[in-house]
Amino acid sequence: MVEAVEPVGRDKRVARSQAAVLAATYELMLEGGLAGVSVDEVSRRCGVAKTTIYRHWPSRSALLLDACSQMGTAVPVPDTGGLAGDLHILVEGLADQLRAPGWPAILPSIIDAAERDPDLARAHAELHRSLMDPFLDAVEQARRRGDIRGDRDPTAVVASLVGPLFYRRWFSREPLDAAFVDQVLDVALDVAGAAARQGSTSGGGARSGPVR
Amino acid sequence: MVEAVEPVGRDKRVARSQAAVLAATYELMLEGGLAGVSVDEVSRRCGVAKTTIYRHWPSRSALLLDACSQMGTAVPVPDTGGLAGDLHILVEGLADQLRAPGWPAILPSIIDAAERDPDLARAHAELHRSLMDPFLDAVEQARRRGDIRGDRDPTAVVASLVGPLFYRRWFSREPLDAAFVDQVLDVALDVAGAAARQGSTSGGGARSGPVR
DNA sequence: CGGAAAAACTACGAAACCGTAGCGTAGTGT
DNA sequence: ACACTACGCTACGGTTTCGTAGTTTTTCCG
Repeated sequence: MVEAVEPVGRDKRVARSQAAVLAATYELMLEGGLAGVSVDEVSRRCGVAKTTIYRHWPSRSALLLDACSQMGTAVPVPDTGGLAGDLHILVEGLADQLRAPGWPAILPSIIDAAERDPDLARAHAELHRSLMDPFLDAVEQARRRGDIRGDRDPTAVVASLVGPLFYRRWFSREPLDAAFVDQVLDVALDVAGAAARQGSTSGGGARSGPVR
Repeated sequence: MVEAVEPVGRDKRVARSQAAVLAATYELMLEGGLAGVSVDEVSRRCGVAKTTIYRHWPSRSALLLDACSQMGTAVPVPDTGGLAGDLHILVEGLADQLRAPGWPAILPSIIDAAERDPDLARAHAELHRSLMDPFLDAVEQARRRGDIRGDRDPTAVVASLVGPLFYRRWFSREPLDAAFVDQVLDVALDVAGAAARQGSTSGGGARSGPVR
């Protein structure tokens, strides 16, 4: 939206203002969700005048949309050579994110809003893509290698991986401990197709030990 | 909260008012989530004076809390005699609920609010219990029968069942079609423990047919 | 039918919010 | 050095909201 790239000799002031505003907006989203963000409070908190905010964003909605769009964290796609290793890294990373404060406090708000606002729905779709693409890539790559049953829908495999984690964090609110993550991984690998497993079906948490 | 039981000769008027208010509140929650409910609008919509609303609920929060607490739908626990049959019925029922309008539009809002408001967190916990208890019952019953591996945590099994459904509905927003539901069921039964399966590991969707 | 309880109505006060306008000031790029 | 632009500040208008008070009207119960 804001072309930050390009050495067009952009004014430093706008960059500083925009950064400060976005930071404060993010901070307020952490505390109160999307509904907890008011332009007045953003202005108050970051020291940027309200008029300046409206100079850069046409409306409060646009500001929120912009802030949400910048939440995508580029997750590096691992490549351990095997599906199990890749997924282990990805799932552990996701679990860490879910245990930390941060977007666990924001995502529900975005999802709620996306249920009604089409613009936010688009933003959520992109955010979701950026979060889940690594998983999908790993699964599809394994599928091409033949490590996964061909009749499994890759998106469904991903769902069986991350769904339980999300459920655990937001719906059941039970602890997201290592045993749970291990079990999810174990299950998903079973699902995926058994071709890649080496007799791990019997020992549930056994795999988690060495990998750590 | 409101003791509706008791033949204390309750006044009809209060019953009518409370019912109308709660209905309008629910309706507004459907349209705009928790944030979309204002006492003024509730009053406007159901024809009950605002002062009357405040006579029955001390604050807007209390009204929302009450409305949320009454969302629990008593799901009958099926008993087909087998884990597969029970789960099939339960999961299909859940998928139907997720496809319909109704609490798919409200739950994200509750979850978002529960992230910050302890009272709503409690309400959400109870709501969650009422929704998930049938699943947990089915799984634990199967476990007692020995149809499930003993080293599986029942709550994790439930998570592997319903997590993907929730994920699909709210996070990925991909269609919640029959094939997906079948695959989830298939997976979860594998997870649960293999004791109950009869060589179905090879045939993915095959199981869903006979069970019906 | 009559007393009592509940509800409706009107009005209010205080706060928060969005978005805009005008004007003086300070910083930037050339 | 200078013109330009962004910024801060103050102030406003309009709307929405929460919650309360006082008064009158309707409705129920015995």
